Formats: sequence, C-alpha cells, structure tokens
Amino acid sequence: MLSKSEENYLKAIFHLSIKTEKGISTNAIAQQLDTKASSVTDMVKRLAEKELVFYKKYQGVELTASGEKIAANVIRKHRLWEVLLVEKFNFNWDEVHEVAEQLEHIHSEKLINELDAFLGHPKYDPHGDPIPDKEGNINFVEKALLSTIAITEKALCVGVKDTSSDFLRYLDKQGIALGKEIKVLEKEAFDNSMQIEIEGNQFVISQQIANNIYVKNKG
Amino acid sequence: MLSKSEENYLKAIFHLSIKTEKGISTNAIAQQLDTKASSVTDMVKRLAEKELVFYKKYQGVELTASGEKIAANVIRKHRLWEVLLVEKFNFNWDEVHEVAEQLEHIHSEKLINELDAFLGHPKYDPHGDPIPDKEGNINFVEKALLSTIAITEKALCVGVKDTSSDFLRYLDKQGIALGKEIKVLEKEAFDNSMQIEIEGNQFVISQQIANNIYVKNKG
DNA sequence: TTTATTTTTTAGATTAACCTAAAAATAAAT
DNA sequence: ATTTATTTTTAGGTTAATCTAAAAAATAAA
Repeated sequence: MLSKSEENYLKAIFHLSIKTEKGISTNAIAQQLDTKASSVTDMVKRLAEKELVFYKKYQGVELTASGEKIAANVIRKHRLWEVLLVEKFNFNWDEVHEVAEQLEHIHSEKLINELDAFLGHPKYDPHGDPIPDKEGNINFVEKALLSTIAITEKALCVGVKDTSSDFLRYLDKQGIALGKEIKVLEKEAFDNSMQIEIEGNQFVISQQIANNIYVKNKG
Repeated sequence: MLSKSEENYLKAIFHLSIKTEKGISTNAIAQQLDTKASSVTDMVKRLAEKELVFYKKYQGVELTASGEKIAANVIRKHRLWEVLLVEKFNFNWDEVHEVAEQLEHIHSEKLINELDAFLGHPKYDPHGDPIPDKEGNINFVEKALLSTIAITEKALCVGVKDTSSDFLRYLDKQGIALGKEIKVLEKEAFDNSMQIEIEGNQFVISQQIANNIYVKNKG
C-alpha cells in the first residue's frame, strides 16, 4: 500500500502530464507539491524502484501504466468525495478541496464503490472536472475558455480552471455556475474584458476571469 | 494539529481509562496499540509536553481535560463514520472498523457536523456504543452482559463487547442483533452455556458468546 | 565553442515514529 | 528484608520524508 506522500507525487505527475507530453521535470513537481527539488529526486527514485514511474537522471519522469492507474484512482476518489460534500453535506464548491485532499487517501475499494453508487455514478465533480472510472479512464470533454468565445455567441458553462476560494466565490456572487448559459455581448479591445449576459443579467468581466472559465460553444 | 499517531495514543488511553481509574500503564497502551513499551514511553513524553496527558515516570499516564476532549472527538468521528457506512453505504457491522480507523483522522469540523446532521444525530454506533457529543460527553448507558441474566428473564440486546468479524458474523448467523429481545430459557451449570429464544427461535449459546453480548434487563 | 546560467542531483542533517537491547525502578516472592 | 521477577525507561539505531548547501550536468548565451 502506498503512503499518502507517494500518492500525492503520482497525482501531481499525472496532472502535469496532461499539459506536457514530455517527461515531467523535478522542478515542476516540486512547485506543484510546494516542496524542494531535492526531495522530489529522492521520492522519484523510490517510485521508480516500485515501477510506478520511468526515471532517468536529468531526464524527468513519466508515469508507468500502473502508476497512472493509481494516480487516476486517487483523483477519482478526490472528485467523488467532492461530490458527496457538495451534494449531501452542504459544502460550497470553494470549500471542498482541503477536505477532499485528506479523503482521497482513504484506502477501501468497497467504500469508494459504494460512494460512487450512493451518488448515482456522477460523471463530473463540482468544478466540472471529469471523474475517472474504476479502470482509471478519464473522459476528457471538449471545452474552451470563455475568453475565446466570439461576440454574440452563446456558451454553456462547464468548468473552471482556477479553483481558488476567491475565484469561486466571485463566480457565486456574479451568478456564474456550471450549467448556466453565457452570452458574449461585447469585447473591449483595450483590456480584453467582455460584457456577458447570464439569465437576463448583463455585466462585465475581466480577461483574467474569462481565462478561468471553461465553456462549451453553442454558437 | 495532531498526527494520526498522537490521536491513536489518546484514543487508546481514553478507552483504557474507562475500565481502570488509576494511571494507565505503558504496557497496557503498548498492547492496545500493538506496539512496544519503549515506543509508548517516547510518545507519552511528547503528549505530556503538549499537556494532553499527565505523566510521571513509572506512574502511568492519565488524560488531561484537553487530551480527553480530543480523544472523545476522535471516537465521535469513528462512530459517526461507522453509522454512515452501515446506514448509507451497505457495510455490514463487521466491515466498518478498519475503514473507520482511517476516517476518524480526517480533520474538518464542518465535515463532522454535517455528517452528524446528515445521519440525523445518531446516539449509538452500529455496535451499540454511544457516540460522544461535540463537547466530548459520552452517555454511558446501563447495560449488563447476557451471561448475567437469570433464567426466564427477558433482555434487550443493546451492544457487543467483542467487535471482531468472526463474532459479529456468528451473531448475524444466529439472528442476534441490536434491538432484538432475548429470553433466557435455561442455563447449563456445567459449562454455563445458555438456551435462549429470539423471535421464536430457540438455540444454545456458549458462555463465551453470552459474555460478549450487552443487554438491558427487562425482567 | 567557451562561458554563464539554470536545473538537477548528491551529501549530509533533521524529525516523527518506530525498533532492540540493556539498565533502572517497581512489585512480588521467598 | 533480600532476592527474584516484572515493568518501565534509557540508549542507540532505523526508515520515510523532508530540508540546506554544495557539486554536477544540461541548457542558454556570448
């Protein structure tokens, strides 16, 4: 059975691997986990011995098939717990992360299967991120940043990139939520801010905001 | 914030303190936690420095007020999680312990309050043990061992002493469960086995079994 | 293609939580 | 009241996971 720390390393490498196809650098992992590169080197050697990552000095790391499966399973647990917290335990979507970080390391296959069933086999977590299945497969959905949507077009809000409390509470305040339809009314060339409409309400959001909202273009 | 290990020590001392009024010996703790006495001495010194236990060399330990509160809270979490597993997640009462041992160390006050509310503020866990309240108060209920009940008397099954899988599955097989009424029909002087009746079924149980079932005498 | 910069690894320490074996204190027995 | 036995503590060591500082390798710049 892997330690919490080992699971967190695998998870970090998994997340980083989505953006970069190459080997993941020691530094990138250190940054992701808020630790030091030397600590990463140490841990990565241990993971390599357990055949959870491929590692060659100075070449970065990549997950092996079994490493990837374990990582996906940790993420599966994290996201299922998040759904429970929001759907059943009255947590807001900006409150779930810290607790899910703990719950994701509980070891019990029955527990996670029952949790999944109890929640009705959800496909997405409260931030719109897909929940991996038992085998570790993730259903990556096509999505765009709101900032890329053209004027007069409509889009469905399907996720968020930033999941910080500050950002999510801002979205709450503005009435921006998953499943809501957003219409782009105007774009300001100077600062790339955009005027949008949600459920009849019109307001302006900065480019930084639009860069952290995922949507599905509806034309 | 306390480590999982520190919490487990406090919990062990709490449990041992219920039976013995005196200071709890290093050896007793070591046995409870399946560790060595020397490890216990180490840890107990650290807990004493944090003012969670009173400790004088060779004199055993006792929980301080804050140590006791933390211990009770860990037990509260353990038992609430057990209720969730049984009531909502289709766990049998012999399957919950291992997972609850992990879940009891999740740190989130909101989570445990919401869990408590979600379950309807249960008073007892699936084995009949009382769930401490937020302040750490435990409602000890008057109960007797089934072995002490006299012939022709009836008793209500309210708890179990042994919570091992083997024992609980035996009870399942015999139809012995919390809330069931047990009538003592006969006692065998030779081996102290007893014939009992539950819901019309009559059968014999050994003294060892009767010594691990808690009941409330109904006369 | 050297030199400079950045990244990564190694070497050596530290901390929590354990361990074994030996010493010291307490409790039991003669 | 000694001796014997048991319990508890100390001393010293181990492992996982971290750290800092220095050395080595890779990358970028001159």
